[in-house]
Amino acid sequence: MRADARRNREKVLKAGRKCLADDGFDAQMEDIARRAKVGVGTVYRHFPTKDALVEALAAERFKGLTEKAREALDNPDPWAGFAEFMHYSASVQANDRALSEIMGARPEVMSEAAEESGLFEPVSELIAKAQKAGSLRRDVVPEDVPLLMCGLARAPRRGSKGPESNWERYLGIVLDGLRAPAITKLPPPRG
Amino acid sequence: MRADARRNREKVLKAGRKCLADDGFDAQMEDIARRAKVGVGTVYRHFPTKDALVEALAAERFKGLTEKAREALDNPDPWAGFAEFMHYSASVQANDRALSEIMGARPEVMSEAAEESGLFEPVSELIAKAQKAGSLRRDVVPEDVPLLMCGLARAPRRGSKGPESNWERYLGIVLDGLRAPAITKLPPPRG
DNA sequence: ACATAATCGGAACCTGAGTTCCGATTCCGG
DNA sequence: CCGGAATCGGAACTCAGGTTCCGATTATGT
Repeated sequence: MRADARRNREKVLKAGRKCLADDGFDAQMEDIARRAKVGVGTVYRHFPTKDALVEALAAERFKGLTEKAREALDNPDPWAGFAEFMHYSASVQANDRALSEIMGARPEVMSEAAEESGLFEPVSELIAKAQKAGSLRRDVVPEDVPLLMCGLARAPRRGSKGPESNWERYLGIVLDGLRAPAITKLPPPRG
Repeated sequence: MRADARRNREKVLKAGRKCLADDGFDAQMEDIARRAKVGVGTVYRHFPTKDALVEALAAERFKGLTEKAREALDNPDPWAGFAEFMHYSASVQANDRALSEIMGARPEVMSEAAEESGLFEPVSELIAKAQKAGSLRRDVVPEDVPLLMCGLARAPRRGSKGPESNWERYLGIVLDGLRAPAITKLPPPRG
């Protein structure tokens, strides 16, 4: 691949990260091109479609999540490890509108990216460890995490400017709801 | 107003409820017209704009919420009253995609509808009562309710068919997170 | 029943945003 | 340094979906 091509590809990715984080899926290809100081044609040469670009960037983010989940497994306190991962996930989503939209409204994209990045396994372990330690309620399953995450990411975005959001309040409440012992009985998971 | 006009208005509202509940804001005016067995022109005579229709229907829903909140105040058990309201709100949103989108992504519309319907007052009372009774954590404020609600409504919609959703699991977790005593300390609310 | 005016229906219009296309430009091997 | 191929840029195209418009239709007062 020619040198300028690779350079432009990077510029597109960088611009895409910023625009998608700010405006979510509504971000416009022209804006991305402009920010990358590149023509739209160039964007399309590297990513045949807007979806393709979005998915490529989503994959990046999921890789980051997986890494963080593995890292959190090293935390000697199982509950702290679990909470650490939840906090990281929430903050990532709070700063990336596109990611939270995918979590909330594109199950296919999400489950594929999760698959690809191997996110499921370390998250399951985090949960199992915390449950075994008696700090996480017994009736949560790994599938609940995206469920909770999605809410975490979406709720906060009142208006759209800056990270003046309440996601940390939200996370605090959810974390307390996840602690053992459970009080409210949950219906069995479906899906 | 002529008799047929009023009749058509009702048909449009009914069709709008159904289409918006199913497809959210993406519902198309043509679909609504078709379902109402009416031309698009007729829809536009009654509601000058898609937004106007959406807002009219949102107002309906908020009226229902307000009513339910007042009703829940009669519950002799303050916590049960609060939970009853939360459960009702969540189920309404789980069955109305447009409503949950408004809650999640249109603060202006939401706060206006909430204002209009007088929702804030009974909700504040519900919270105050449950806190006084010692069953609801002290650090929640009325503004947290939409925050939580939004998540409740959004997370569940994996795929888009039917109410095969997990919102009740979600609600159960959040309710436990709202119980006193709080463990995780929340940052102060902003906004 | 008739005149009049409101209402209806849906084709046509307009706008915004994703995508395509191709002449101009830039890179790289000989 | 040159030729040709890969890459670039952005004007033009396309299509979807909200909105407008107006001749046809239907309700209401006399």
